[in-house]
Amino acid sequence: MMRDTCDETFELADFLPYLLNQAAEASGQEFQTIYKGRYGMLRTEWRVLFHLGIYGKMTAKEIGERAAIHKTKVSRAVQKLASRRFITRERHAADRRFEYLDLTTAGRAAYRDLHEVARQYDARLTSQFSAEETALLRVMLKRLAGGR
Amino acid sequence: MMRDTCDETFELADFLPYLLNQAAEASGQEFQTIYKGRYGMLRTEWRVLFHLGIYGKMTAKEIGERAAIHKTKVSRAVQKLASRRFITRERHAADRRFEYLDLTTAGRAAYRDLHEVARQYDARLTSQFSAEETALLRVMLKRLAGGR
DNA sequence: AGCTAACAGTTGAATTTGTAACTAACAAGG
DNA sequence: CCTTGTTAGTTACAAATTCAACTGTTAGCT
Repeated sequence: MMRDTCDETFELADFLPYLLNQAAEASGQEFQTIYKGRYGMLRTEWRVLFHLGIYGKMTAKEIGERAAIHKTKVSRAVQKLASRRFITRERHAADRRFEYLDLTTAGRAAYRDLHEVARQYDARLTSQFSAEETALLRVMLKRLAGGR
Repeated sequence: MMRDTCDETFELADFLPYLLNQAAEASGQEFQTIYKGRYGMLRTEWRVLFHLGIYGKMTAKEIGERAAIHKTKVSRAVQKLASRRFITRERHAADRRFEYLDLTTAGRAAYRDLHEVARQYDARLTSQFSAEETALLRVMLKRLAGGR
């Protein structure tokens, strides 16, 4: 008699959301220690930094939409980054609801540093796969990430 | 002149840890609303439930090791599951430091329900890819998840 | 102009998580 | 026995996250 506690047909480790989470946690760990150790940043903070570094000046709302981060999280990350002089905040003259964010010189330096670390780290992660495999992985992950 | 704010060679959306995180968040969202809505469970709680449901009776430490969850998180999940009569806790007679956890009838029912939901959800997620693609994705994710 | 609704962003209280110190139980050497 | 060290699990406190309500600003309608 089969007990369902011995069910082998659906392993937890095959459940895609679980597997994705494990892979995300594991792969993010090492990078986290770097941005945390060097700049005392939280995850949302380096994300905001990268958004500004890669795409240039934009509002908090835009960052939140692109990265699917809740606005309160963005707001607090922006406050911390601004208080540490990594970013500037500038009210839009025509519509004062908008606040445009941009990197300071220090912010740009931090971004460049972390960007290089990220690039190398990414290269090391993907080096264990073939170029085709990596490309397919990225496509599939983007698809799973959906509208984000 | 190229500003690095216009750097197209390393998109944020190509950084594997970021991409993995986005995919994990997006894919976990829908399942979360189910276990949260039906049973008021948190992520760690359904994971503990699934570990016991799939692999059978085991200790909190074992669960933590298998799923790479910190022991305090497991401890609190176990307390909540036990208080809601989803699991039983039984001290090991020979070594009273160990506490063996197992599902109650209600726990097993919840597990079976969520298990079925998970299976269907997983099937829907993977249905957008070919069988070969899905298999490769799982292999790669397991590799990225590392020892976990 | 004046009213209402929508929007960008912030704040405060309640939940949840992380860190470190803790209890209780056992093991091994003296 | 009686230290000393280790292990399983808990708890206390600080940090981070979530949710809801909030401010200040603009747009649209009348």
